[in-house]
Amino acid sequence: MPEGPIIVILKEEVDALHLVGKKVLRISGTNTIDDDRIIGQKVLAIKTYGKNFLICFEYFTLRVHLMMFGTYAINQRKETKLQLSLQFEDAELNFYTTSLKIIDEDLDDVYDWKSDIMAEAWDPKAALKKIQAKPKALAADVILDQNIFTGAGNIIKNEVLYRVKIHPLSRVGAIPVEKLKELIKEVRNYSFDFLKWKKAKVLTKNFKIYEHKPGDDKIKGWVKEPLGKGKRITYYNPETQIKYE
DNA sequence: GGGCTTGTTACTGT
DNA sequence: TACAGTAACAAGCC
Repeated sequence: MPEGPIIVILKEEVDALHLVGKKVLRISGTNTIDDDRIIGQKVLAIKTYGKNFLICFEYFTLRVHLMMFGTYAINQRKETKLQLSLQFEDAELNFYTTSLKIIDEDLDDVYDWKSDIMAEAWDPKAALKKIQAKPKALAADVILDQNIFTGAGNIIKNEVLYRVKIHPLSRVGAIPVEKLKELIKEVRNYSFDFLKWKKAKVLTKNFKIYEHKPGDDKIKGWVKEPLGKGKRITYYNPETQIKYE
């Protein structure tokens, strides 16, 4: 269930519980993290970094990553195997199928907030620099690169490339700088559309190319292919998306 | 029931 | 040694 905007929604829901200053009273679940370190700790802040959900305590941070199939439930439980339950005096946070990690370092030393597509600190100039440093990379791979666009995922990749009319197999070094800037801007723009639409439960309705299906012939000549490093499914329209190479 | 998928990491081999 | 490529892992939907 991830991609940056969804983690922002998770944070908003957790913020509504006003956990800052509250202590973790109990922990349960199948996780292998050290319960004793967390029990009794006071929450200092709730943050997000791309697809990472962060619960900050005094001496460390608990990082929750939902990976591909992770889910959560607030003040209720699901049928499936409970991985981590953090219980507070009057609230409960439950996570399923996540990747958990304790971060001992200062977050500012570990994360570059400027690369988080959802963050206030987002800096398009930094993204441009990083892209220009790897001219041979493909447009499809660059958007998924978490060091450049922290929080972008496969949906964002497909929709953004379609919007800016760039072929996924374009070499970024061949894309004119102004066009690259447009791409970078649109990653941010679309992510906020994603956030808005997800909240209104109309995200999938607004997919322009992602999950395009046969018979759904609004886009003539569209294709679906596994492309790029991770061979992630890519939907695109070779007739309108220009291949820079 | 097999084949997919909003993701990442640890291996492998060149 | 660095890198690209692959396997592995997870759960739920069709």
